[in-house]
Amino acid sequence: MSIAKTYSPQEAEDKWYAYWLEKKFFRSVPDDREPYTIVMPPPNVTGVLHMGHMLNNTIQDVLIRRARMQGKNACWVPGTDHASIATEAKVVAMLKEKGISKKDLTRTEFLTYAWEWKEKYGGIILEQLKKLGASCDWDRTRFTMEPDLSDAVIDTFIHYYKKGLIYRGIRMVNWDPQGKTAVSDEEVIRKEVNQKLYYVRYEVADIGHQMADDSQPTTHNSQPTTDNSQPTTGNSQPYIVIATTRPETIMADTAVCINPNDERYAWLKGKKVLVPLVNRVIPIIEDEYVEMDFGTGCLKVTPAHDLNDYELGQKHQLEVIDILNDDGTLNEKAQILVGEDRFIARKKVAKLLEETGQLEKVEDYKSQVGFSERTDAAIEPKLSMQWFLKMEQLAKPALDYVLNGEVKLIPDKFINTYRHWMENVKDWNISRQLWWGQRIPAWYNDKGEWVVAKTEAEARKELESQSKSADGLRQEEDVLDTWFSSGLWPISVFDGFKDPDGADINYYYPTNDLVTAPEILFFWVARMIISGHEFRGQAPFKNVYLTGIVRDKLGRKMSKSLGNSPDPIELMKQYGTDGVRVGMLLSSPAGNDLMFDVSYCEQGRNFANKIWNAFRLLKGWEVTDSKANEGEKKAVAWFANRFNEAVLEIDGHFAEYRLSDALMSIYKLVWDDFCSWYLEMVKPAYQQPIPRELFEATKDFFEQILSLVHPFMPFITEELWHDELFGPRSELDCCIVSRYPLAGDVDAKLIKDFSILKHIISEIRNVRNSKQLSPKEALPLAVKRNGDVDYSLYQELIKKLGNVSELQAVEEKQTAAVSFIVERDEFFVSIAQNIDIEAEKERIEKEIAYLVGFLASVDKKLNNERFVQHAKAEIVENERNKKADAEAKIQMLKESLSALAQ
RNA sequence: GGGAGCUUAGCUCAGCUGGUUCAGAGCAUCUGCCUUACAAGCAGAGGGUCACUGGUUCGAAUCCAGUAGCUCCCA
Repeated sequence: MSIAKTYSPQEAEDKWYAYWLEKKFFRSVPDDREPYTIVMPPPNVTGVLHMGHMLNNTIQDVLIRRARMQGKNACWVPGTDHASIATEAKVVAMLKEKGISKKDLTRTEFLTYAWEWKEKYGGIILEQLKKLGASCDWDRTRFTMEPDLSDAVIDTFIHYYKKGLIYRGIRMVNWDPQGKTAVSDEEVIRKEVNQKLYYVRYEVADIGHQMADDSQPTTHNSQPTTDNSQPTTGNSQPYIVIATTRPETIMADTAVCINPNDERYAWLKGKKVLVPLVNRVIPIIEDEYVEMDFGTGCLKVTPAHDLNDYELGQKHQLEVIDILNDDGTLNEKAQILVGEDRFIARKKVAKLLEETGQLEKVEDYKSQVGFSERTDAAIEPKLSMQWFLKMEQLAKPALDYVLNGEVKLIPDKFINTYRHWMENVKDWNISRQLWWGQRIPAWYNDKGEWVVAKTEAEARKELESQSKSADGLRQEEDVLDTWFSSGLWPISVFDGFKDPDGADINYYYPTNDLVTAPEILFFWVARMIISGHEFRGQAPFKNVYLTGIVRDKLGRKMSKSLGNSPDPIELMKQYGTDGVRVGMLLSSPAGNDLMFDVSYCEQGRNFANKIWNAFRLLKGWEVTDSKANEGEKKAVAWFANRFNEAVLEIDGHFAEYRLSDALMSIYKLVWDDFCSWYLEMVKPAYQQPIPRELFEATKDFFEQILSLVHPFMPFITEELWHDELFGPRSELDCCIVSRYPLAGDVDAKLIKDFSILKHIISEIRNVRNSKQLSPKEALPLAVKRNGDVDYSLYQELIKKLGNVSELQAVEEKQTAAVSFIVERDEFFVSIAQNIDIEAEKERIEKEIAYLVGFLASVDKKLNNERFVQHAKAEIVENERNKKADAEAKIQMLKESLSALAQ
């Protein structure tokens, strides 16, 4: 039965994925085998598959499939995280469409909607992962907000609280006015934005007697507008000019800061100025923090609305005036424009300033502004009451795991980055002002006194024991940061909190490899290591493989807004899943960003097609009982050795997590060694049968290749594995669980002989090509042997692949022939047409010239006494060999030249 | 502003502690082929001052210093 000319992936993919599921090949339960475990970085439950996931999960799948085939008990745990803010935003949007506002719902009602949404739309991404062939144990799918995992989170909070590591405090946080919650630094995306720099006049309150004689206040007209080197008077009052991008915050100003070294402002020291529009009196303070060159060198200080200003405010004990509501509108403390949105207020303030003559000028200005990753609202630095986890003490052991190599980061350049962060760690803001998430287990009475307890009953008891009232008992409104639960992931997915001595956690923990993105090295990886140490006394994994960012071929990060990201699902439809997997990995060394281009997928698809067609060749063969010839037997022996050599190489690459190199080794083994050389060697002439022993050997090779390729290209390999060519298979005899090839011994001499052989054949083909002879034309070849290769062993192969009519051993040079040298042997190809003696001479002379140059450089080294003295003996020896080699070749070529001259 | 990293062929990248003919691979390009497994292919070929400058060394893509350009992280 013949098969199609090209491989069509779609059908094979659906069929085999379903089969694998049905036969439970992905399922893992503890047994006495060695475990190999990966926990999937849980994607956001609202997420859809993008190229980053595609890369990340393909890598995990390659690792897990290989381990499974190596006989390990491979367990890949999938799941999603609840993504507080993203999910809440989705649910709020959904409710809005239904005409429901979150404000009108109770917490319980809202959460009911949220769970409904999650059940209905959440976790699409897990279904999409199946398309790429992910061989996860789906029975183990977890979700960070399911009861057991939530319990783990609450218990962990209480655990840390009891250790005195959790506290409340007012801090400057990244506030998302649209999501109305604090967000973490990694959820803030900085973008360069075109803004305006407003130059605003602040009147000096008391200029009075301090004026020196020679520094009279000058009039507005006589000075450059932004030169504050001397007091400037407008309508008679002196003023200074301050540049700001945020005029709407001036009502919250509590000081103006100058650099103490700035002579231009020496006269200002100790004075006070008036805040424009509201005329509040604020002091001039001095701090070297102010850059004299930036703007006017005068800085307005707004502690409530800027992180740096806040720190400055702390240092100088300034008042903090917060003029913004949670939704980004101005509150009554602003005194003016109360209720206006901050951006509208900005324009209105500018207008008011202009009307009062206090707006000096406006310039265009580019600056970095933070935006919420989830809602895209401009982040507002905001002071608020938050919960914090003290990090310093926790970070120390987590750093040590990495520094002493118990946890390996791959590539290791990230160790520095990790160290830098862990040594400068700041306390972690763990509270979020949301409903979707684990609610902080803190309880307040009506006096605002509070305790931490898992349940309301325990809270009452606790208050009682502290002789405090439990009247008006209510739970903290905030939930915990999602990372707080994903930080427990490698333990909680194995029920390590609920059942700390359970079979699962004892067997699977610590896991082997974690595959994730470098940007969450701190936010997630570090926190998992912290939790692992805290609760299990062991790091949660041994290796962390950090993938690069998928970029487009212009080097831009792939993003929805740029529209430069292909849909992986579409790509898989177009090129086949195996093709896309290969495409992604071909261009992706560990830790390097990946400049993705669909041409890689095309290459992957072509590779799949190559395998498919190699198979078609085998399948078409008729088998005979006649014997294989010596050359063919050699070919089999060679490929067996070459295969072993490649497996060794591939194992080496895997040991270093160099997946793209491993894949490239496989690619070359299959395409070059197997298809271009081996198959051509054993392939029978058209419509001729193949000797049985050759057929069987080739079939075995093919089967082994399928196993070797399987982790990268699971579908096509499984499809071919089940072809009737391989005879009947039992229902569990599948490529996915076939034995991964083990490297055997390598016969170096045989490998070397074949590389010479390949070289000879290339030379013959080259002769044909350059003389414009048809490949169909058989040519006679003569060899004048000087080396130790026994060509009689290989004559059938040379004849077949080189299309050589006869192979003759000679003692003398042949003149009417094209010659070439391989190693130390000379070869002569007689061609029917006359040899162009001049061209031939020229070619040989060129070769001699090169060798003479080469010899000169070798001689130079050898004649240098210092080289001979200093260099290692083997290196000197090597140079001597090179010299002898070159001299011998030159000799041969010179002889050929003189033979041609006759 | 502080820290980390990168710069090798048209593109994407290898090149470990300096020394095999060390300047490589894949893709792309060019030439010739529809040779019944594969044109998603076959057989060949061309292509690089290893960013720049200096230093160490018998010897530098590799080590050191400086310069330029790019990227990321932190502030």
